Amino acid sequence: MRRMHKENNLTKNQQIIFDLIDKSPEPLKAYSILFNVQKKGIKAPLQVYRALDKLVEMGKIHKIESRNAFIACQNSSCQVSKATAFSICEMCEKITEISSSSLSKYLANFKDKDGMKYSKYNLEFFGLCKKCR
Amino acid sequence: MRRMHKENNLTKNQQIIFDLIDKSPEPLKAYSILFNVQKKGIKAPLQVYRALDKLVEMGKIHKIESRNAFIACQNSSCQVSKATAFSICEMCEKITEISSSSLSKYLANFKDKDGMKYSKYNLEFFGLCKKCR
DNA sequence: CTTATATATGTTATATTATTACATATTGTT
DNA sequence: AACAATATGTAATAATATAACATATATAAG
Ligand SMILES: [Zn+2]
Ligand SMILES: [Zn+2]
Ligand SMILES: [Zn+2]
Ligand SMILES: [Zn+2]
Repeated sequence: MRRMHKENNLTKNQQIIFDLIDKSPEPLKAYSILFNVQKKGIKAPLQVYRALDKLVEMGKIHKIESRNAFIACQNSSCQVSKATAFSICEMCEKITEISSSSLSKYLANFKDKDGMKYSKYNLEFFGLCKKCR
Repeated sequence: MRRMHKENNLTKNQQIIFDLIDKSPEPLKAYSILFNVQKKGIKAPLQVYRALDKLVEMGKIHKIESRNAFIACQNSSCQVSKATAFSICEMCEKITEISSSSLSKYLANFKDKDGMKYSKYNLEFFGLCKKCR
């Protein structure tokens, strides 16, 4: 009926939920997603959270931790790295994924006091976007 | 009876909750805080959340967004900047505030595509701590 | 000291976000 | 066909956070 993870395709629920997030101009919250996919037969929170978990795992979407909201990946490398950076406008809540190779290089090479490096991180910048300034 | 914000002292509830967080070896969650301060007369979630909000605002504590938990500031400059960085062990959940002037300088000077700078940010690094490696 | 204003507290109820537990179905593999 | 792994369905509940309203306390001004 449909193809599975070996080819990295999405399952039915994952596809429905990814499509919704991907076409949304703004990050979506889990229960707002639930409300929007009920006509497609997804009725329970857990169905949404399970799909979200997998999509995050695959790097197709990211969670904006400070907002409990989900956004489609706007880069190409996140599937591998789980290294994410966003700018968040505190006025209008516009959220953009930052793709800066110098930033990602700097952070991937950053060493803490113990000399430890971290390939996985999440950075959220806060300020005012172009429009709101 | 007690002194107020002009001298930046804490109110009764703020002090109780700050003391608890400050002496905790690990970040605390709101309802765990609530449970621990009920003997001191703080009975409702809202009392905890209000104190937490103020303490975060003052820079005395920080919220670990990916964990919904609160940790006392381990630096000295956070009261001003709201620019925070943490390392999180995914094995044992040990969380440490990073104080690296090169990191904070790099991030404070980082410009996005639109040339925008951000003095406020939150960075969470994930990996394994010394013990767990 | 009195009044006004702002800030903090107390209390109940409720909203929002996320997971546990268990049953069933589907997929990919042998 | 049989098996194991993954995905789905469903109900109940746990965990996190806020709204609304009443009261109290603290600082500032007159
Ligand atoms: Zn991405
Ligand atoms: Zn804006
Ligand atoms: Zn700090
Ligand atoms: Zn560890």
